[in-house]
Amino acid sequence: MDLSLQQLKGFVAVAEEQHFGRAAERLSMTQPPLTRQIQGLERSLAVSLFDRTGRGVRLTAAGAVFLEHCRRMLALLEIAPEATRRAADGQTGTLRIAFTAIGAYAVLADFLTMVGRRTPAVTAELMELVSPDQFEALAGLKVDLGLVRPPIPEQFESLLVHSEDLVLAVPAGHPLAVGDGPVSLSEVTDDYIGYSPEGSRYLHDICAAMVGMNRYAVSQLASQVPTMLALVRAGLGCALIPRSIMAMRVQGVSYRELDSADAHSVTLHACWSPDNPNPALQRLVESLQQNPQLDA
Amino acid sequence: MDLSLQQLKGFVAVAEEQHFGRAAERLSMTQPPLTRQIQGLERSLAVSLFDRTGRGVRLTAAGAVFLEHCRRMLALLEIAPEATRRAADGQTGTLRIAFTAIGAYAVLADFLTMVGRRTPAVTAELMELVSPDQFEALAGLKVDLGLVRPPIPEQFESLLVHSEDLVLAVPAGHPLAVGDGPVSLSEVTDDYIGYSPEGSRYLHDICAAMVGMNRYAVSQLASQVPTMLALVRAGLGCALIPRSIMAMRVQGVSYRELDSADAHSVTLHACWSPDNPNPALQRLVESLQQNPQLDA
DNA sequence: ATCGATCGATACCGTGAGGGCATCGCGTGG
DNA sequence: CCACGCGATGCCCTCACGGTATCGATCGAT
Repeated sequence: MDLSLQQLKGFVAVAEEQHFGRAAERLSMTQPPLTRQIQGLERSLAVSLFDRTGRGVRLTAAGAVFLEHCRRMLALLEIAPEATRRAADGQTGTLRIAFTAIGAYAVLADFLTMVGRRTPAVTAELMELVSPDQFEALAGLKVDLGLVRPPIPEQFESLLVHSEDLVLAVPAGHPLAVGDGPVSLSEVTDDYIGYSPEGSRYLHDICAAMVGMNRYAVSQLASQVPTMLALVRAGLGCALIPRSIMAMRVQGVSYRELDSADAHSVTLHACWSPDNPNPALQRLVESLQQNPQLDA
Repeated sequence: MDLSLQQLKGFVAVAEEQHFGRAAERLSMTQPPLTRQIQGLERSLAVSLFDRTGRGVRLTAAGAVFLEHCRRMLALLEIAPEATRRAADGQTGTLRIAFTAIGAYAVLADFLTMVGRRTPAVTAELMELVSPDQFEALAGLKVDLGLVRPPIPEQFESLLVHSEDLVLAVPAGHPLAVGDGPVSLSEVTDDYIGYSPEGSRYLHDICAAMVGMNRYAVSQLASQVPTMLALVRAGLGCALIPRSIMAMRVQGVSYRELDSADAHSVTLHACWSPDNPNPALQRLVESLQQNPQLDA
């Protein structure tokens, strides 16, 4: 093994002091072993680093070059432990965050802002995944945090991030497309476009309960909201969609609010594995437990 | 003393192999001391770098950060010896080159080109100094190479870089200002502007010999050629200047060539101290001794 | 020229950090 | 439940490295 850090530190000290005795004192050691350190260094580099002029020593040109390298290395060595500790307690690091297409419209921006406030030096890595894939990624530690809809498997911890009610999306030519006030689900006489029980189990179940299983299952099924809007637009039926999607203005689709009697809220949760060792996640979770206000 | 290079290398090996046994093998050692190295590392950092999962190990987030730092350090460590050796044999480094104002016009560009060809990765640092200051700087190792005029003190080595003859500079209104062919020094009836015997000993002596000491000493003395041209322009007399200065077109000054009988060449030499330990200089000198052709 | 001071190099000795061998504890897979 | 694999631990030994004493050379002062 050639080149030890002690040799490098010794070399830097001698180079700066231009004097073995003073350098040894600075290093809290005596001069002879320091001399040997430098000799060993020069031997393993096969290069003279100092001109011994009887009266003190002077760096050679090669020594000056080596000194620069040593300074860079020692500077890195200096900051490495602190940087590592910051990463260990989650002050720095990377959070891999997954989200659903729906979540992206409603809350992703605010959520990222909140994360940025709580863990300022942490980098967020984003990935769009449907909820089932998110749970798999969370379990496999491919992702640190997911924005998902219920039901959330018991193995995960979660926090309610957003709650909103459902509104009715109707095709442009539909009788309910004109008008302004709330409508009742009983006014909808034609088919619903339903959520896929596999891809969007949560919305499927809620909507099925709202309109009655018998009427709900008759039309197309879709798992992603943009697909549903396309189907509504094509006149295939009405759909129940989260209110925040209204911000997504789609040509040929009108929205109507529901009677308070029929209104039903759907939720979006931040979700993580308690086994996840990512300190940045742990720090964020800790912060959330102390103050669950999302705008704090 | 915390953190040894062995620990860092051991850590990188384990991080890359995700396995203490294989890492130890790669490092040509056995597993137990490697385990202790990592333990010591984690203890001095006060950070867990690996998750021990019974089945192999996995880097923590902090470990990943530390790994990056280690890689950077070890990469520096890898290249440092080679860079130092290159500096030691003069392949890289800095050459501090001094030149006179005169030299700058005539040969500096070609000279730097030649240096660049012979020592491609060497940086040149330039400085304008009059010849006596150059010798002092060369002796004090403040400068590696000087472009000077004779006489050159015996302690230095030198190489003829440029030789040119002198031409006559006359004021615009002077009788000799018109005409094209060579003139004889005997046609000059008025005063000469002479070189200072201190600042430009060489040119002073040559010019004095050319025109005769008695006639030479009568007018102004200047040490720098631009000053002389200003004096000529002011009509204070004629001057003998190196031919290369003709390239410097000065309003109100005309140049006449001298009869071959009167022509006299002046030389410029590259000059260095044989004691100078700068390897870049040594390499250049070596190259010059093998092939003194300046355009090679 | 000589002597003394200063500074780096060398000789020798002792200790402890670090590596090897043997073994343990534990978690996993057959 | 057993056997295997892997990291952790205990013990021993060696040698690398630091300390003390001293040498040798160079430079400055007398």
